[in-house]
Amino acid sequence: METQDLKKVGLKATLPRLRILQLLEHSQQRHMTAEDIYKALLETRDDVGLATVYRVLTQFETAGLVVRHHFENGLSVFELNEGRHHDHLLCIKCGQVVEFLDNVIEKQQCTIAQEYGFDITDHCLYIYGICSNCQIKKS
Amino acid sequence: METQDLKKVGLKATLPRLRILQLLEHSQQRHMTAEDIYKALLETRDDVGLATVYRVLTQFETAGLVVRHHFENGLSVFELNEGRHHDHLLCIKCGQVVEFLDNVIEKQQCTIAQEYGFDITDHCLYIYGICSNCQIKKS
DNA sequence: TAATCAATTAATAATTTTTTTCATTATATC
DNA sequence: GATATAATGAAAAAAATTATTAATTGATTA
Ligand SMILES: [Mn+2]
Ligand SMILES: [Mn+2]
Ligand SMILES: [Zn+2]
Ligand SMILES: [Zn+2]
Repeated sequence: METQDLKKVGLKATLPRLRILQLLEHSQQRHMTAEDIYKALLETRDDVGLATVYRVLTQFETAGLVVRHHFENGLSVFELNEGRHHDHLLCIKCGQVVEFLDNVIEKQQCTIAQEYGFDITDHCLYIYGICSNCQIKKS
Repeated sequence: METQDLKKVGLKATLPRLRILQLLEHSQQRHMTAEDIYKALLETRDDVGLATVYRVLTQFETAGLVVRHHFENGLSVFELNEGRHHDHLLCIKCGQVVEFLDNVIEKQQCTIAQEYGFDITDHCLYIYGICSNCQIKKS
């Protein structure tokens, strides 16, 4: 249960934390801003203060439960960390997000880091474009 | 001259715009926030209001004179667009930024976009790590 | 060169996003 | 269940960015 997930990383299993974690696990959208999460929880009976949403998301990030991104608009976007690193393809028209993992790219990044003497800790690749659906609709 | 660069893209050659463009061209740091630019210009006689810095940078971005990034802290970072696309390696200790261009990665991105039916418009790859200098210093 | 006039600026206010503070409340342990 | 402590919500504050507006500037024209 989510209670265990929280305890495992040293966080008390409070209602707000459980709600947020459950939302991240079950929401339609996988990538959400703090505001998105706040609004989604407002719909429920046990809504959570916005400050708490921010606080909890940062804690979750530190604990490795979520990953934070900055897509092109610059705001923080969070997604559940399910231990499977991946990169993102984003449609600039409709906002669709596609996740992918590509071995050629993953390997090449290590090669590049090595080449410049860097000890690589992390990376993110965002590919922006227009999805097939949005290509059809004439602008 | 910078005056021409501005006129070429349909912008009046005003003093603030010239100062900002010149700074981006000649500053030590290649990647700067609006605040960085604002502070750097405060040192000079012809300083520029912060709101103007933001406004001008956005105009420059639209005009293709600069490129905007969001490194991991999420704030907007700008660099002169010299028409040579590249990606970034960033040291999380000292903030050093290394620019690189890798053909394997560039090609593979097109392949991936194609695979998912996306018409690719742009991309950015940020590799985070610890630079060789920072590896030496014991933490 | 001076007059004109739209475009631009500085200053300020306003917004937006995120963080902090602190009195109150909930959780884990006994 | 009582207790100690950690977490929350509400409000304020901070940080980042954008909008408003009166005054100034730059480009054009006389
Ligand atoms: Mn994802
Ligand atoms: Mn660069
Ligand atoms: Zn789309
Ligand atoms: Zn370094």
